[in-house]
Amino acid sequence: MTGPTGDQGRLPFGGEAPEVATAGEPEPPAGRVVRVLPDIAAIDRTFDYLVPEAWEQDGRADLVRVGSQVRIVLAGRRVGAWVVEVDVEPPQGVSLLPLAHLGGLGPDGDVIELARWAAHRWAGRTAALLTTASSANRVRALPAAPRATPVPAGPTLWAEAALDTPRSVVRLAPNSDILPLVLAAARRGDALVVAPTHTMVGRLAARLRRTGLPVSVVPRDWAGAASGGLVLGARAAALAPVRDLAVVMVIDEHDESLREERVPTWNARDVAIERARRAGVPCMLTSPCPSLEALAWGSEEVPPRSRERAGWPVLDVIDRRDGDPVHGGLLGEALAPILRRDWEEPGAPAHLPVVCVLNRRGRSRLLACVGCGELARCEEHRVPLTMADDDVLECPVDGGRRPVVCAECGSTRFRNLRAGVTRVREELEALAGRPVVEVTADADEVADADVYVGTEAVLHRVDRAARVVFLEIDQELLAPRMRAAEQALALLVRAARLVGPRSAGGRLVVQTRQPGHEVLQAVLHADPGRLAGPEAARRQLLRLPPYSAMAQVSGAVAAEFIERLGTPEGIDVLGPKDGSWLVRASDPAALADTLAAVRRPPGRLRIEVDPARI
DNA sequence: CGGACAAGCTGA
DNA sequence: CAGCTTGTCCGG
Repeated sequence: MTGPTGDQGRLPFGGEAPEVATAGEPEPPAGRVVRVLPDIAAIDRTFDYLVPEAWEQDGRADLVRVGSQVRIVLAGRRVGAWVVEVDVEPPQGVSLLPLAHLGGLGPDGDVIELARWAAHRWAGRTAALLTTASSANRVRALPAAPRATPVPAGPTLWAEAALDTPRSVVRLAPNSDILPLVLAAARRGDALVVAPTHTMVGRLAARLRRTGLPVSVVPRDWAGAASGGLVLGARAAALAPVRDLAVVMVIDEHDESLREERVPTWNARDVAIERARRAGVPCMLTSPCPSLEALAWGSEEVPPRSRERAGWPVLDVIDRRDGDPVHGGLLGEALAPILRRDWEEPGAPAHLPVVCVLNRRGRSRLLACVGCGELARCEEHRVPLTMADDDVLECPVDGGRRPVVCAECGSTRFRNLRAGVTRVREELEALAGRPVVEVTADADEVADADVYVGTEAVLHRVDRAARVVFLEIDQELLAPRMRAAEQALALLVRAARLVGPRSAGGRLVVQTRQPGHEVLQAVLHADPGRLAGPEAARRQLLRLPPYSAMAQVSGAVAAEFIERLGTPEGIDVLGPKDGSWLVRASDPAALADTLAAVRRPPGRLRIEVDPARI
């Protein structure tokens, strides 16, 4: 289908005479030309198409805007695409095809630019991010803008003033209410609020709606978000439309759910930060335990000591080095009164369960000294040592070996600390004298019980608890991962919300052989700074993120990619380890530029920027 | 991604 | 040398 030519005053060819067509070819049709990005893996470039003449007649052409979703014929196939530029001057010498089908409206130019930035930052395709930024349903017209609604006045929060500073990190104890701060943000105009989980988004949305505020939850209400008011959602909200962005807020910025697991492994916190920067509006991150990334980015606002303390539960530490280290299984006698609910006062208000967490993540085994109960660990790398075949202790980080001797007491006998969840459930039942229900991540329904046991997934399956008991927190504290300590603290924060603040009797229980560990001290004193300080110093010393930026390169052609990468100035390549390499640069931008400069070899290649487990 | 086409391999 | 496989290139 070719439209008539020369029937419009202006030609979209920059004044070029239409006689550019080669001899024998029809002259190029004059019509609007748009630039589109196809939604096809492995094609990360744009193509130009004509807006069909018929669309100009029936009004469809009005919907061909930046961001609109269309279908195009590309290499003989009909594929989806986004309009990324309108009224472009096409290259000469190519004959343009018309757009094949009109979908609906999509992300605006600013969000498309943001998606491009994110694709570069995390070394992935723009289309992957545009999918996230687009509406799931076809949007042909936006609803009317919501009426201006006065935001209900709330109590003035100590942190509210931080909303007027460009980059704030607000530390809020686990059981603090976020609502007043969100309302304060809404008072400043159209606010974008990103939260880590759909559960939290749903609860917050319901409470906000009760105040009469116009709230759009994305991606469900994409069109509503575009028409104005507060926009709220999980990870994808960072790329959602907002009519007149006034402020950006990320709740629980430390939460790893904000990070996409598939490549590109973009983080909604970092996208939200960039979005606010581009729009020139304030950005606030909140968290009970701010990440080092957040602390390196903005200025931390710390609540008054007494207020922060009030929002954390009490932490009971059961020191497993005490008692009988030889025969002591996973469950110490000290657990008995908790499991039997002996603490429960007669006529206690709510009959909430006791939740036991047994962390089975990672396969690392812990070795405990039979003499003093101390764990065998590498002082240098802060990881548990493993027993090599030839009866020596080995550090999993650098392979360094040492004799089987306890650093504390000189004993040469160690015991393996490991137990399956099933066996532990039986032991718990015996100790509790009542049924204990095992909870797994994929169980359909959780039966009612007084005591539950499961992996950390149990913390997502149970809403409230009288006690949360970490049977084996050392597994988490000493995991050979860069972020192990931060992740352990995040786990304790989650548990803290299940049991509530100390004023409501909230208590956490941990069994540990390292009662002095910074993570436990942080919870004990309700002061996450006790971990963040030393952890920042360690990371800086080792040039680990956020004091550098890393990408993990793996897959069949990883070696080829690394070879092509070479060793540019300021770039370190570490590895290979288990078939994957780490590329390190001074900061994310330098890393992204370096990775983008390498032509990718054909074949399977996975580039994980900001890898989760290193 | 998937089609087009070129270069390389095989068998009568 | 036809007929097939494998690899590389490119799409408006």
